[in-house]
Amino acid sequence: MSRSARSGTREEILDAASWLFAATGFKGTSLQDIAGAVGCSKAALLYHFDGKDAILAELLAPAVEAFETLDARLAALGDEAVRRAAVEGFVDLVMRFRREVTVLYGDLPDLLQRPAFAGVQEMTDRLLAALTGRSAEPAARAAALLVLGGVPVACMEPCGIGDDELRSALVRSAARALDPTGA
Amino acid sequence: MSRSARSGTREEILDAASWLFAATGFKGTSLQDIAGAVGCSKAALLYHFDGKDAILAELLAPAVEAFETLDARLAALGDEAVRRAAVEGFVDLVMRFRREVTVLYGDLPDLLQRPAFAGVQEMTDRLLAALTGRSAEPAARAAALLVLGGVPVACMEPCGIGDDELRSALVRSAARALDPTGA
DNA sequence: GTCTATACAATGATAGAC
DNA sequence: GTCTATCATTGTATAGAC
Repeated sequence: MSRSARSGTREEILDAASWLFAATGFKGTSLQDIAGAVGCSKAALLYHFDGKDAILAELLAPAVEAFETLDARLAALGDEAVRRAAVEGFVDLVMRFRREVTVLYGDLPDLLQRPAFAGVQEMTDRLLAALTGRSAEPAARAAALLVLGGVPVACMEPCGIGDDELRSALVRSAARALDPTGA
Repeated sequence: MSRSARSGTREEILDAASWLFAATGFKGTSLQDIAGAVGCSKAALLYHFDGKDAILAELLAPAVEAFETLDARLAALGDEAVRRAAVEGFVDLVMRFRREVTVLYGDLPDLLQRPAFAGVQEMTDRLLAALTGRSAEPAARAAALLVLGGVPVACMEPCGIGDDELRSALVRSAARALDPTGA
């Protein structure tokens, strides 16, 4: 049945897409999935938006805008104050836009659930426990997650630094992040 | 591996797929892209492999195996030694299998290059500089990358901890990781 | 055993009817 | 303005040539 044309369809699309992107990833969500959740046709989506990318862009616009605000704020600070402000501002930004960040990182859990990775999730959980020294404290777990997510990113980026130097820098920095007796 | 060493097509496929997956992501690489790089047909790929997932599985198998080795080694350690071993073992693992890790995280750079994120890359570079206190030291940059990659991961994982507690734990841990005067 | 040829359902996207 | 009809491309599957 052709459903009556409504003007609230745009918001419905954004809402459904936000949920689906976070749950199954951007590439893992088809226009038909979104259309099915909204209750309209695939082509109807493409009337309201210029494509799948446009839906993503509109969903992430507030997060990008907040990032721009932080960027401008940091630019006005001196070298000694900028680091503390950057740490707190970045943490705040990510926590405030958790849903959007989940969309950005959403394709990784998708990959990890493939048969090729049977057991990897469990090993990762044990690695997390090891990184905390098998502590059950939430703060220790948070630090371990920071290391777990940060080391691969640091290794992927080409940073004009030798492998040995990068390795020792990461080991030292990660050890400090995990140190419960630290500052 | 291959009993009839008449053709090295299998290895050529793995080599091309490894390069393409790292460059454009898993979902962003089509079988036709791989076939084109190898110089064979799409169907020829599917003779050698049971599908796109099977190519990925074989590419990542050595990394998964090394992870299993680390997992077993950590299981034999006591609580006080396990953390240091986990840190070093994890860093070593990720650095040794950089290419494979890049494949796993490969869909994120793909997303970041969309028009929706014009300027985000530059802001991220400035955020990195801020996290180092605008220092040019490679070790400081490595620590900043660790924080940049780790905070989102820590925020995405449900860890049964209040938002305020998680925030302060992350701010403290990230500050320690970035502290150049630390241990 | 290795591969070409062909067909298939589902995807993102477009043109044009109403 | 909204949606039907259609398109090229994707991953996958089968048949059969050498």
